[in-house]
Amino acid sequence: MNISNSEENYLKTIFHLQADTEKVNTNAVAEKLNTRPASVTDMMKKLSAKKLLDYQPYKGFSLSGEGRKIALGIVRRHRLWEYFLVEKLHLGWDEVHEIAEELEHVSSKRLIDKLDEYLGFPKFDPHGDPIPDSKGKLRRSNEILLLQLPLHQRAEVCRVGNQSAEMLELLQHKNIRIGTKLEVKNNFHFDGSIEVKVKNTTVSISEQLAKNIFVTYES
Amino acid sequence: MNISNSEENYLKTIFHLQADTEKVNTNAVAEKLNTRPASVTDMMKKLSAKKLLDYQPYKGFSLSGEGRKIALGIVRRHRLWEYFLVEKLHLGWDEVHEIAEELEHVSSKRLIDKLDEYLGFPKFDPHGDPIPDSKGKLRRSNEILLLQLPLHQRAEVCRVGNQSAEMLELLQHKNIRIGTKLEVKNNFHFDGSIEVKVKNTTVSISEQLAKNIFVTYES
DNA sequence: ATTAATTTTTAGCTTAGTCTAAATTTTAAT
DNA sequence: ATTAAAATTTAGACTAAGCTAAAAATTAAT
Ligand SMILES: [Mn+2]
Ligand SMILES: [Mn+2]
Ligand SMILES: [Mn+2]
Ligand SMILES: [Mn+2]
Repeated sequence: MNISNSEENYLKTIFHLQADTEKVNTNAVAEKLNTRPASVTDMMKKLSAKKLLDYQPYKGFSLSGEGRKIALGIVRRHRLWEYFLVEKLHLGWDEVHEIAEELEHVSSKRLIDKLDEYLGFPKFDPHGDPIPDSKGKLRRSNEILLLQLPLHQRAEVCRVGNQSAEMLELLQHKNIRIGTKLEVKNNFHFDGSIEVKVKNTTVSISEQLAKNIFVTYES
Repeated sequence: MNISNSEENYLKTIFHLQADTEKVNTNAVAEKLNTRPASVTDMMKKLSAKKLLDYQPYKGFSLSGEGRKIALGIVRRHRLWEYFLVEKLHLGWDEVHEIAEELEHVSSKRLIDKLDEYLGFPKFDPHGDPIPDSKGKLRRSNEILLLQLPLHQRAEVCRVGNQSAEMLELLQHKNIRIGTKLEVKNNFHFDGSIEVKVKNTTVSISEQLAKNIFVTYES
């Protein structure tokens, strides 16, 4: 079956939206893809006819098994390319998403598996998102928001929920990146901000920022 | 100005055909791109309207300065990716063209310049074709066909005119690759075949093969 | 339970890129 | 110089992907 770039973008978007809600609705997809709801409905019919989607008019839709498999392939390509762009070409974390958005549609399986091998089978992309393996398997880690990390619990930054240049800049300034170990020392009710210990220094983090940092910890 | 993948493919094809003849004709383009002459005419009108092409109905067409500049950009991307695929990912010379045919349309200038740097600013792609530099400058070497190399003139293989798996296999079998030094020892009128010395062995090369190998030599 | 607001779908248009068949122009051959 | 063949363009149609505006269905509010 042949799948166009546009169809791939829809599948991937639905896949991502399904992380939040099992059933996805028209407006949400239109919003993400910067298209109109009417265009989404058209495409849903097409994907549904191809059996990549379970769709009942007015009731929302979700990926079929096959649709999910294809979406995982696209996500794999996207994240592998992002890893390549950051680790090998030294592009900034904030500029790789856009480029990967195009590269992800180059679909040679052999290319991607060779790339994976060349990169040393990375498990996470530069933003901490897991990279599906060659068989489409995706590890889900038991992460929580830094905002919800208990006081004095040592943890490690594993993912960011936002990849704007602004956030990258702020994190770099505070010396925080994926893998950084930290511990919450204080949290303030007034503005929701927290103080965390990183290495030997203490930095202040706004609620807004702490909502975009995910961490993991043992036990 | 925005240029679609399809338009890029046409521009690149015309660029390549112009290596042979200044003015390119409709059927030649249709043949190369596996489309119909009528489709070519349509596209020529569009490219002409965009001033990327000099076009007079029934008279053929050639790239404008701007068109040539864009075509060189595409060729640059194509050949850099081919180099990457062979040198870094270790794909075979015969399988990279198809993949590069897609990658060449990812047009981020920053991506390509970073890739170029990462690869060490290579001057030639895996088939010996020159890679335009960041400014679109293209070196042309003074190469000749192996078939026309004078007897006993030491020379170096610099390019192949065909990149099929079959030819790759044959060349590998005869231990010949880009950069191989050789010298013609005999040529036979009966079938046009020649004998060349490579390292310390003598190998026989058919006329058909010798027409697809280009060499350079000093003075 | 009606009515109002929101969401989704349908209907009808548009553009890019392709095609086939027919008309036209150019080139080649008598 | 005519005629025949080949190349090119035009005309008209199709598909994919999008849009706007209107209709229909669902959900929320009185
Ligand atoms: Mn994309
Ligand atoms: Mn990412
Ligand atoms: Mn191409
Ligand atoms: Mn090449």
